Amino acid sequence: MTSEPQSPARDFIREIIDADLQSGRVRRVITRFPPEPNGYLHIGHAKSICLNFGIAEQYGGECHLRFDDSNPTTEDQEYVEAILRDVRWLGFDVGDRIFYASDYFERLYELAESLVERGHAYVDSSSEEAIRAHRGTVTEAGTPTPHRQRSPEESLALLRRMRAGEFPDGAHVLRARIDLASPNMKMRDPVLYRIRHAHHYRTGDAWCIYPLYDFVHPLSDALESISHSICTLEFENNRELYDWVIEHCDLPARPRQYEFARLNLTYTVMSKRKLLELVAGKHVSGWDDPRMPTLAGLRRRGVTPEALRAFAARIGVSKHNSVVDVALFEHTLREDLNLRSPRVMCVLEPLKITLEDWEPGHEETLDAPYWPADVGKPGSRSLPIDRELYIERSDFSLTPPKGWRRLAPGAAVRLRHAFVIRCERVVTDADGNVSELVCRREPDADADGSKTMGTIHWVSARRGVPLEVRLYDRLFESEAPGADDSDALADLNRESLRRLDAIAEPSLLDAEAGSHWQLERLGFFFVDPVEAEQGRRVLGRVVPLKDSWAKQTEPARPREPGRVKPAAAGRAREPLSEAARALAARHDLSEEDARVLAEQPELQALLQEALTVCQNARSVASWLVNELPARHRGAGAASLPFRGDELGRLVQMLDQSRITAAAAKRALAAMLAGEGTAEEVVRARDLEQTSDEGALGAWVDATLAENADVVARFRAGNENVLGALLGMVMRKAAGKADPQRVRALLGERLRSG
RNA sequence: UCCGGCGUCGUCUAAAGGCAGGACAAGGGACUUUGAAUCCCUGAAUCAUGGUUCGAAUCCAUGCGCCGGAACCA
Repeated sequence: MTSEPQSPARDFIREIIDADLQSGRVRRVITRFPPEPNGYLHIGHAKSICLNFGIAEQYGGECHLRFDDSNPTTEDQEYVEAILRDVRWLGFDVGDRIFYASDYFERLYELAESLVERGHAYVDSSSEEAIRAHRGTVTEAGTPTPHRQRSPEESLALLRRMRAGEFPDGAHVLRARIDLASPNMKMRDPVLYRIRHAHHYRTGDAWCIYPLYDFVHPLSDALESISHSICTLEFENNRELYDWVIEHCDLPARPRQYEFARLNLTYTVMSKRKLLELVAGKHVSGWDDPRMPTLAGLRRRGVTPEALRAFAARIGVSKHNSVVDVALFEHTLREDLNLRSPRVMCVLEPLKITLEDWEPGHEETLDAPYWPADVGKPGSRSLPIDRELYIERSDFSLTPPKGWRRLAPGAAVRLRHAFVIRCERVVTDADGNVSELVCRREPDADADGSKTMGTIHWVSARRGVPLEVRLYDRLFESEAPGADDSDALADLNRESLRRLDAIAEPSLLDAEAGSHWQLERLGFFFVDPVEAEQGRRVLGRVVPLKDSWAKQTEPARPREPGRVKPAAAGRAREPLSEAARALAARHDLSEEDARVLAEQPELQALLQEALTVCQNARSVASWLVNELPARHRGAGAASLPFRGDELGRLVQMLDQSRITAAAAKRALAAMLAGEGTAEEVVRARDLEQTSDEGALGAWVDATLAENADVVARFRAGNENVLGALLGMVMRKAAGKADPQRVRALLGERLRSG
């Protein structure tokens, strides 16, 4: 209904999935959302849920909700239920696709035994500290503990006794035998199982050894035939281990892990630990405090699942570490709430006014529409009005600033849904504070016909009803609370909650728990469902209205300085190495190319081979360095489907102007795809440069004719589009045209026509 | 310091060698019985330096910056 994405989102993960589907690597897309049941879900999880369930929906696959519950000491059924509630509330049907890693414990254990049997894992009886010490540091390799030598038989026996409960916590662990010298610390014989004599909320006391994440996760994925295991960036280092585990176990499927950037929002915290601090320290009323970024909090705040999903779609998915401006979230919220919130009036901080020309005791009833014209929904309520009213204290000023459109001594203002009044007298109390205004009704327009611009909200003093209103603000004062290792709590916004005894129009008496309202000029509000359970009617503000007046008046929520752009750092380059200098001298190479070739013997070998057929070493080197890697991504020279001499032949053709550089690139791509020798590829694809001036002209004319709009832009002064037109001609010519001649021709036609 | 990842308007995100686009935020205007909504307009970016190319945000090199990694947590 509201702002769902129009077309399915495109992001790098979906591109990978498209490619996998097309190549046939994957037939059915299965994703998973794997929360650990040890805390509450927050808006960052919502991003992940929308991604995983959204992909499943979009590709006609499925998404498993899997509880990653392999740590008995922190997990609890309470969290399982809260998570389930949150996911369903977000609008995703988990159906019967609810899984528990703990259901796989037996199978996992079998796989662990088989790893031990094949020598890929061993039982280490060192202390935790010793293992840590032997792991080395990021710059120094680890060293084996004495137990790394243990035979499979011995380890297996120990592992079985571990399972049987013969040892106390910490006596032994099961470790993978991988590589203690790996530059990736995760690969330095990671621990797979530890002993924990602890009660698990699901498996009870059936186990006293529990597997660790890096073992559980890939295997759970494989057991469930997950096709794409999507996690956040901090697991990038775990992927190598993920792949190792899958390769070394006998599994029915081969899932792959991809990482995306988790959501960060300005003025809030997202980590479980910090959230827990807020709750435990009683800085908020609980996990569902409306100021919390938890789904429970947002739900109670009055944020709708639709708005959350629209937000997730809007922020996109990438690998950039990013912080989304909370203003974007608020915008999405307003967009959603605008269409579902009837408008009513409520005065937060009342100032009494008396209409001196209104007969005392007389009351009238106005019929006021719930919706503004542009929303255009039907429905209205009656609004009582009489001699004494309340208006917002902030809608009156004794000394109005320039541009003030509200009440002031002698000024006129329109009462929403009623009439225009003018302030005749100001009554002050003993302390000199304004205590009341005396006003008179006025005709709709001034004598000169100009309409009264300002409109304020009001409530009948006699018929208004008292109501508790809560105004929420961001929990933290700074954009990045707790940045640079400071304590986030120090940034806490002491005024993030204001409770007000407001006076509302009587129709609000019927407001149901969990209903949305717009209090005109104040914001979107939600009848707090948790308070309602206790029999209290509390209206909490979901988000204020945009207020361009306030922005003018107090343009100051101090904006923190943006990221500092790294300084231009032109440090002197390393001098050419001896080898590179020799190489450059021998073949007359550019310094740049020599530098690269000097460090890559396999490229040098290719160069030597190429030189047997092509004398232009400079050209060959340039192709070796600049073009080959771009088209032969990731793979080394060894996996090339052709030898250096073939590259030499290609460069030779280019050198002799038989083909253009564009054609040579196409040819190279074809050769890399194994389509044949340089000669074969050029012939098969008809890549020889055309010398036919007429053909060139025809391509140019056709392109110009087909792209009148682009031509118009060029003539309007956008010379950049010449490149675009050139590109189109080149494509039409399939690379056979000389770009410089095309450019000249293009310029000629464009300027003469 | 080693390994991995990432550098595009203030923010988020597009552009698969060819017109650097969109949204939020900002500024201005129109309209207005919400200083809302809506509509229009403006300003605003490819980390730096070299190289390859007719043409580079995109390919190559070097440098710089930011994030993550040495739990028997996930």
